[in-house]
Amino acid sequence: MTNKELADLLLPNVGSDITQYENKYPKRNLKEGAIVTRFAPSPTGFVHMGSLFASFVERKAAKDSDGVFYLRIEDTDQKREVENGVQGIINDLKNFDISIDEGMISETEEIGAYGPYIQSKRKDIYQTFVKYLLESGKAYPCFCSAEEIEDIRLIQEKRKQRIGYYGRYAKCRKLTPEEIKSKVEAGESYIIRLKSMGNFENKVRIHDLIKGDLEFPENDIDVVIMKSDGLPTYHFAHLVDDYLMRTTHVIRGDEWVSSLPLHLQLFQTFGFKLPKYAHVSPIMKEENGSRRKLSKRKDPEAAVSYYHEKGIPVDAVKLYLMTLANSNFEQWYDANKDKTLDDFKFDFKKMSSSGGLFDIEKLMNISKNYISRLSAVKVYEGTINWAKTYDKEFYLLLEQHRDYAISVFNIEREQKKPRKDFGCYSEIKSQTWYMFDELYDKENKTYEFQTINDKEEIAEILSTYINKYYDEVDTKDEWFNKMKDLAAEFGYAREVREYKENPNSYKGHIGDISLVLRIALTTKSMTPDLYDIMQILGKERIFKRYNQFIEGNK
RNA sequence: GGCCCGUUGGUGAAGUGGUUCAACACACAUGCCUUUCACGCAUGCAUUCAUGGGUUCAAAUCCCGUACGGGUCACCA
Repeated sequence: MTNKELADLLLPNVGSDITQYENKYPKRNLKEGAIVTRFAPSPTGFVHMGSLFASFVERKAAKDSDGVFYLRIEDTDQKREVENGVQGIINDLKNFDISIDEGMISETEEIGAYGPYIQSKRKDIYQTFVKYLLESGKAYPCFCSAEEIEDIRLIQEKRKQRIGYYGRYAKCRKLTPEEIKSKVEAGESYIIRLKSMGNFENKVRIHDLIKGDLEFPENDIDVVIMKSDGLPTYHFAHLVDDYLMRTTHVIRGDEWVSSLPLHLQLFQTFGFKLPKYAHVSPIMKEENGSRRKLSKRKDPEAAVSYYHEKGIPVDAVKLYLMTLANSNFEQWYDANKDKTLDDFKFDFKKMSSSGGLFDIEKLMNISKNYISRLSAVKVYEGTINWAKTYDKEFYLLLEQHRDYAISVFNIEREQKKPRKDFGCYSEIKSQTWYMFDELYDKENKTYEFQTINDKEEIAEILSTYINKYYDEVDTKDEWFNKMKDLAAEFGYAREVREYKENPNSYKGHIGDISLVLRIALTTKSMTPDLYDIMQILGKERIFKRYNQFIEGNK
């Protein structure tokens, strides 16, 4: 029995002509140095922070070089199937503005000339490649049961030998064609293994764009390339897909580093050019003094939807990812404030070879700075966009009072040193609620009074202010001078300095008085500029709130 | 256990033999400014680069050992 006959017995319904596919998916016609990358997740329904990071890097590397970035779905494991799992991934990428040039664009649709981009639809292609290997005697069927494999492992452990299906432990490798034939005809289930020609004593060197030069023993394990359900394993799909889709740079998580010798061997077996590899370190999380991989089960911030819910601007997240990816980005961005992320050239060499800690504080800082540079209109748009899905009440309010809300968001903004108190869109309501009567009126108010605490004195200050001093047409200077007059009238220093020089001559200083006016108006001791707030609130509301306070404390 | 990788301050890190080599940023602390807070400004925060040894006139930077951390060893990706 020849190899050809054996291959026909095992895979009767497919051909073994791999050149048809090589011709169907020719080398891409791109400019010199263009990078073709891919994001290849399992259809689990959502993107993990680590994957988002990798896909961000992939997108960036492709874009910088006028290359191609595509989305391939790796669904060769049916046990992992999740309903609408593809759509979830597409949505997450879309939410973070990571666009694809080719690949899946919905649960069933795709774009691009190198598809199908979902592995379950590529079965024939994989099997053709498997059959080709079978015919050339470089692969063989294996009938070992899970128990037999387990037994081999036990023996190897006892003998303190390497674990795996290799050398003399690869018993199915020695099966004669006749034995194979009778097993197949008896209906025994089998898988296909690579007949490894590697020698563990030999070393192979592989260059990784991030990790540098790596040295491993050659692979000598007869790994499974096709499972009993006829679908390929990850390794084999990687070979076939990345070759046929003409991927130039395989950028993936560094859990794949250790299978590099296998992948090298696979490409060599077919005589295909090895793609360049870049293994991205996982994003870590600190917990109880030790670090571990960010886990989607334990860490809410691992799910990409978390940032969407919090209302951290997409661009801020990308800025953060870029600082994680290339440590020199931060300084570059600081020195080139007018430029954007797109102007920055990504460099593999600047990527950290060990896993960095995910620092949410840093992210929030970036977000805070980012929002502070936005125009009031942009802040309005971002906030209402966020509120639309996460805070209906606020959304309606913002929709109803568009111009008013913009003027609120514009306080101490659009100036040289803008205010930085909005960390993300979800925080904005809690920082501005008192500017909206609808929210203010229903709030169960607790006033944060400090040095001046006596309700009677406060009521007196308020009524004096509205009866004697307040005038809505005052300029800021006029307004402030009146505040000083008010302070003096109640025995408080007009200037903080005066008070500091003679603390015994005064009950306090101007700051104490303005604090009273601020708190009685907003309930909060920490607010933006009081004059601006009063201007926006207007006379009617100010009087109403002060009178309410006076009445309530009689 | 085998194989591979890594270890610079609270955090992200710059720096791969010698002109301040421990930059920069976040966080933290103090002070100044200021009608509050925030902003801004100023100052402080690793005498030392996991550790032991070696090479060298000279090492965070090169070599070896040790410790610790991570990854991987599936018909999962």
